[in-house]
Amino acid sequence: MADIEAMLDALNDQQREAVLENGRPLLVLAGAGSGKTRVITTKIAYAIEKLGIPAYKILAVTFTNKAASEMKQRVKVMLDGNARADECTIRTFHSFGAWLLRRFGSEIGLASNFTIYDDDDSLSLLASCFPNYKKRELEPVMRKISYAKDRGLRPTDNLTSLKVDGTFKRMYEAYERKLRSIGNVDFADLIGRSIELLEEKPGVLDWVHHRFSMILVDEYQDSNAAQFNLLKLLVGPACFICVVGDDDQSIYRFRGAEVRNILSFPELYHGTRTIKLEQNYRSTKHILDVANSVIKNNKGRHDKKLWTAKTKGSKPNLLYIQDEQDEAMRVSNILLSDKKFNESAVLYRTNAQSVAFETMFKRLSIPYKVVGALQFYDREEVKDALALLFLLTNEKDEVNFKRMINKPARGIGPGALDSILSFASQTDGSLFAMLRLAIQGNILSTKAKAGASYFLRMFEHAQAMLGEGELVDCANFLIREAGLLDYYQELDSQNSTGKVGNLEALVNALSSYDSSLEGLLLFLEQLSLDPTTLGREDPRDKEGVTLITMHNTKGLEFDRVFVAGLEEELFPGRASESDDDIEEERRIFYVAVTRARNELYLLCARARKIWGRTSYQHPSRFLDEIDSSLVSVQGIRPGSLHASGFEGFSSLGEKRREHLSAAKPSSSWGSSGGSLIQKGFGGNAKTFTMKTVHDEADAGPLFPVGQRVYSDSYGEGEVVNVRMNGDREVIEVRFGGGRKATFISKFAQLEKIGSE
DNA sequence: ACACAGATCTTTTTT
DNA sequence: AGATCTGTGT
Repeated sequence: MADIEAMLDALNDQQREAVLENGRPLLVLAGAGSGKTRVITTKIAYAIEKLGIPAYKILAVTFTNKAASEMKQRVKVMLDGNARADECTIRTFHSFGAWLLRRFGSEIGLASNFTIYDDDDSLSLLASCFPNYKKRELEPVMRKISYAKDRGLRPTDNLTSLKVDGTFKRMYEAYERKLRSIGNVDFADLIGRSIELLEEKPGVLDWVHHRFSMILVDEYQDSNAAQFNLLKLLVGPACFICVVGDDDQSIYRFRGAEVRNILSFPELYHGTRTIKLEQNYRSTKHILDVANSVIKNNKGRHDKKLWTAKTKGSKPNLLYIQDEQDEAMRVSNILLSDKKFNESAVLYRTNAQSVAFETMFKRLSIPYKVVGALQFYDREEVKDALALLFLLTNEKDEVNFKRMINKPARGIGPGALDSILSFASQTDGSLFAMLRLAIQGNILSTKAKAGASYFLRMFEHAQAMLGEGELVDCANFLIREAGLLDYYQELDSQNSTGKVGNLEALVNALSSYDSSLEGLLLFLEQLSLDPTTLGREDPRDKEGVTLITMHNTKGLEFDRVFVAGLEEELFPGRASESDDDIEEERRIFYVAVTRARNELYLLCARARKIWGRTSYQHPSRFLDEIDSSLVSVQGIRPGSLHASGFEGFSSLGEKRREHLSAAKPSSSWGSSGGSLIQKGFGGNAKTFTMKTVHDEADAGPLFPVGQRVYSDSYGEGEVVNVRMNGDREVIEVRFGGGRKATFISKFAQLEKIGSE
């Protein structure tokens, strides 16, 4: 039996208070590394052991699958020996929605055999509603639909806050109608339709209220409006509610997350008790100082005084390096010096940045694991095989039907497909029924008819198999008979890829599920909700350096952290225009830095290949927000334009070249200490960015197409393209030997030649 | 119906 | 660099 008293003793005063408060609604404002997961898990253990709350009445909600499985694990350890630990419902919001809808969805017309469409499928569905539009055009529409759903807005609602036109409303409506007629759901529906269910079916609401008497939400600052609404419904009159979060770590605004949810929690739940956890147990003071010096530039945040008892340790390092290969090299050298691979992590803003590290690590035999990237699930062959299984569970699934009806080719082109689908109105939406009618109706070409009959018979057989035999046999049958095996075997032998192996791995994963429709549905649900877990062994078991996006690191910690790519346009990202965007990026920086226990390295490259083009980078503004006394700097800052001297140009001597960048007021980049945003330009109330706009508007374009230029590293070249990115002019230059590079004009160390 | 060549555009971030 | 779309030819 777990020793709860010992666990309580191990907590600090605030943590213990948070565990013991079970009467009033509870808001725990927990800074980074302050032990919030520990509070939640101890709270669960305490509730079960001391308060006598049945484990099945406890619901804990997280935002990522990783966090959910981690929490499950920790609760289990704490309650060791208590079999009831498994009865707690510990899930992500989305997985909870799936769980609820599987049980009660039929009450709102959602059959229990629904499957979950991922973003790709959703886009295909939208495309099938609007065949005259290109996927390219529909992509932003689909994004907006998802966003609307995250915000809890239905197509019939007032959508003016989204700044959209009537076309969008029409598209959203059509998409929704189609999705419902198929009987599947998209990601956002897992929340949205759960809300619908609880709002419309008082019986279900009642069941939920009786079922859960304690609800805990982790990372509450990441909840969006829809999740907020769902939570409000879940909390019954007799239910204890506790949310835990940190407004400084809210990094999912793009997905509709509302920091406001955490700030206004006390207004919604009267009598809320707020407890702050301010002691950081993770990082050294040096590291926290860096984190704080940046995050303090955000406005409208809860003031917190995060402190740590870990005053020892080395200063964080700031490394200015040449390019992404140099970046990977420097990291490798540090890793090889002490071989502490497991304790180290490389954090980056975009998934694409992992490539340079992977290549270098492979070459130097440094063990590593890439966390999160959807390698396996994203594979074409895997999606094909899954599409067959999706279709098997729901014969109205038009998206997956269209994907596979003619793959590999069996003579059913767009024309034949149209003919088949034209029977839709004479059926209940079953695609197999349409196939039957099309075959009987004798309107298909001989070839198409043969293909259609084959496809239909194959599925009829598979359906029968699902009823009796093994799931694995059924999947193997479909993969083989559909021709995927032959098709990919051929491809493998041509390109020496391992696609057939991936298909085998998929079937293997299937083998641990129950041989029934329910088992298959569970497998597909698990895969949709967490595509990273299947097909590969648990990455946490693997040894090596962790490669991971900053978003994915939430809740994780490492002895040593490398933050890569601290450059403008990359971090903060190019899409960051508004102040709110920048503040979100700043929070991401804060999350990244606070993952480190002892050692922190910040890396900033002079140049970087982006889209196969060399792009000259400029140091991230966040680096300017770190007081220079807090880090030890190595390497030379690129494009340094300090008032003290233009070291970047000094070697050029006094040729008659025009130093464009240096001549601009923007040269006050790097003015030491504090934020440029705040103190960049004395009397001018506007921000740095605004100021630049005026400069450029006054001066006109810095470079015309055709302008000859000189670069130190490339030699002479010619501007071949000028475009605007936000308020920044971006130029593309072709140098001798056909080499191309991209620059941000105002930072470019280029000299115009031949002008005047 | 399908194969191939050339053009075009892309990258946030995740459930 | 790589995927994805477009148009052409068979």
